Amino acid sequence: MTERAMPSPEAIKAWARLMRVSRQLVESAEDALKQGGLPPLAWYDVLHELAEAGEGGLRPFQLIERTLFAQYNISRLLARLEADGLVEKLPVADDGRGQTIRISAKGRETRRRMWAVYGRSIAELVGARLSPDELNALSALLGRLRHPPAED
Amino acid sequence: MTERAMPSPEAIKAWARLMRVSRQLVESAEDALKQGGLPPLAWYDVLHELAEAGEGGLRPFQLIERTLFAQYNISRLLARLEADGLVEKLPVADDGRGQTIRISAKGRETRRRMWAVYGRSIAELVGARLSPDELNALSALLGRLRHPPAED
DNA sequence: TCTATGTAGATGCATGTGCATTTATCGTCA
DNA sequence: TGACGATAAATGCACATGCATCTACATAGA
Repeated sequence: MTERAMPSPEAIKAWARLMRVSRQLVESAEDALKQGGLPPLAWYDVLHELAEAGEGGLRPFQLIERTLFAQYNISRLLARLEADGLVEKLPVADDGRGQTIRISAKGRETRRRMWAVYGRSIAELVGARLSPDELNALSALLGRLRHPPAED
Repeated sequence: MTERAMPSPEAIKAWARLMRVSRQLVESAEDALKQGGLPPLAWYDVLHELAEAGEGGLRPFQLIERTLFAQYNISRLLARLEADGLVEKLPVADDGRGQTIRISAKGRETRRRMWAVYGRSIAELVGARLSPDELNALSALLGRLRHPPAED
């Protein structure tokens, strides 16, 4: 019985590219935001989720589920967002432990301005380099690496 | 003249998947290393480059070129690696400012033990989920996103 | 009802990161 | 040679992150 735990050369190469490219792309996008005097990507992720959630807002633990942030990370990120007036923390009626986070008008505005820059980065870094078919192929392959794997 | 700066839905989806999957995979690999009582991935990257460089070692600025770490990051990472006895800092003859970093026997051993865990993560997370052809397709697509784009 | 266990979220402390600046040396050109 | 800008690497300081723990409330079970 031979040991088959080690990855194939193809797997190693795909992994290495994935690591390198993703770091490069994040860095580019972060740079663009910084350049525009805007908050970091992490803020966008949270504001985006909250904007999608609408007036009902989201509980912090729901943000943890939707994003990949750790609990303490969300806790502090929300504190900063609140300090900047981008979100509001509301007590929740039927659970005295919890709170509901709702995006504010200023938060929506900040998100909009971030998207102007972030979206352009995505368009340049990804949209301009691969055709729509290739982008779909990439999404499909990445979806299979997700945990749990994506359906489509 | 319409504004065409914003990304297509295909680009957005590919970007989102790339961000999410890469963070998930990094986290899984980091967890596995931590689980095994081993240093974080960043240490592996540096030890790997140094091991490939052989006895000649590498200058810190060469590590910066090969990896995606910032200068101050490399400086401190090397300080930690040296403190742990995994690398040696040697003065370089023809440049009094610089130093050459060489991996030690202990460093090679640590790298080997890290690879046993890291390699298994790659095999499980990537190698087991896509066929060799799919892995090659993924590598090719990611290569086109690299800056500068990969040849192969 | 009282107690134990579980879950939501915050926080103290150690460590890591980002930014700007510093120190030391190099190379060039007057 | 001496002055000056460029490059190699380190570091002070502010801020962010990870880990463990803590507080507060909720739920279930005796």
